Amino acid sequence: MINHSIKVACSNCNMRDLCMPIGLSAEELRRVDELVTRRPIIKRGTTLFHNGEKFTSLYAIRTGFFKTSVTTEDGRDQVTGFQMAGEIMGLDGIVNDHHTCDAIAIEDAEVCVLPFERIEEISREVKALQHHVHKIMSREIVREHGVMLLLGNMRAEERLAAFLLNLVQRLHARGFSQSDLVLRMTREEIGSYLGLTLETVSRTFSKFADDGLIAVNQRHIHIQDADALKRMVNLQQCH
Amino acid sequence: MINHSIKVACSNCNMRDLCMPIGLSAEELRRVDELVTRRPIIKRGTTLFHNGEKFTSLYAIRTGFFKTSVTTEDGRDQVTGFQMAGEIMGLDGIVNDHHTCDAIAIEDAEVCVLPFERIEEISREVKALQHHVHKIMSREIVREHGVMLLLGNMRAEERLAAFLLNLVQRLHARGFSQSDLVLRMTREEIGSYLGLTLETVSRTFSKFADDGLIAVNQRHIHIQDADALKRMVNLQQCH
DNA sequence: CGGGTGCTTTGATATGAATCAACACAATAG
DNA sequence: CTATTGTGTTGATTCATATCAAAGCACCCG
Repeated sequence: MINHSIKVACSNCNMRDLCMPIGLSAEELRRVDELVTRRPIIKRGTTLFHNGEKFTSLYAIRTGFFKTSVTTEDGRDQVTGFQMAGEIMGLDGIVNDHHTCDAIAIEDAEVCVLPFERIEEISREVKALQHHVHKIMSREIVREHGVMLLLGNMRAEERLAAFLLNLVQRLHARGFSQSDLVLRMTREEIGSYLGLTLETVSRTFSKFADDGLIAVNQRHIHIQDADALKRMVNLQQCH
Repeated sequence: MINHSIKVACSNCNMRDLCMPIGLSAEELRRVDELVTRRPIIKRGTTLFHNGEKFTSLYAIRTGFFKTSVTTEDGRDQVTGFQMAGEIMGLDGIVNDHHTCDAIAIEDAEVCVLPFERIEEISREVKALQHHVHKIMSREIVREHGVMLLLGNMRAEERLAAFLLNLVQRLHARGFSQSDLVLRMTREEIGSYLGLTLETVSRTFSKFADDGLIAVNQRHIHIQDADALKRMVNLQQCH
């Protein structure tokens, strides 16, 4: 039987700088440590929370990979983001006390559960944590602005280039290569995120490969010409 | 000379229920009243804040109408939202201490300036305000999820139907008609928001009018068949 | 080892919306 | 009152991407 309630300390966590504020005093750190109540393992394909579910906690990813998606009544769904270690999920649930999207592990994952009432409680006392929470929410709003720009204004090639650059940049911030990445998601999931069909995603990968921008081997991507990808995102005309 | 620093009390404001938490004690209300420092008039076409500008405050709209937009290096821009009385702008600025979008009045407007440091300070003491701030940010995240779904999955007719329904719903919550509305934005601005060209917006309005769903007279829209618009958003297949 | 099963690639065709173009209409200024 | 400017409509054509279709490849299970 697996213990789903292992007590762990943020103070020892190597992801701390990503999900927690920096420069806390010993006392403040102790308080923040109290926050995390458990750290369950989420198997690939499993739902962490889903639309309609009661909201109680935010989740910080320790290891693994998630996608979040929203769904219409008629069953169409839109991937709203891919989340990796150090990122926070569940912010959508605050406003109505219920989640409005699904979070599904696309790779075995380990998450820290952060009961939101406790976050609010400690935020009232630890100024740095309060501001950190505000920054995390603001960052999500700004990220989504970027996605809106992508979906509203960019063509398929630009979208995929922006997607790849964003992924490597985030992976690089976590100590991975700037030029090699392994996609944890299917072409269909990428397409859903980018507002494209899986066929268009596949064709665009092939085109990038033909043009020598990247090398594609299944889900392994090697970026050969990052500058060309960047130019594509910044300069290419559309409208 | 206009006085840009009129001291006004939220406690007397008829928009209070929209932008402030409800059920505060007299003492808490007094503290929240301290928040608003001034209430400048913003003329139509004027920028309230713009990309790159130092972030200091959130803004609550008292009267008037705004659009917010983000811009790429190469000058393409995407309207990220239309804001009306009681709604809060500026949340994008928290994460990097600088705004990342522009807020432009599309109708003469009056806003309440809420210095963010003061918000954080009072939030630490007034639990209801703290939670309210979290809810406002969460609401914005959820709203943007909806826009992503719209941009990623819906066809032109569905997008415009969703847009109209969203607008009347918000206007109705402010005491306006459920069936009549005056668009404060151009077809081009609507198009930018919905990821369409102004021609497509115009054609789609015409089609809705031909089909008897709405009556269009310049910027005046009369909704004749709200149910049909709702069905369009919920049921129509696309992918 | 063989036969799924899920994922991906590639091709042919269809289509919705963009683009290009012209004109209409309303508001404003001279 | 007329010219101008910004805004909106409508038509003809083009184009990017969706859709439909088929086949290839990797991985898993019996």
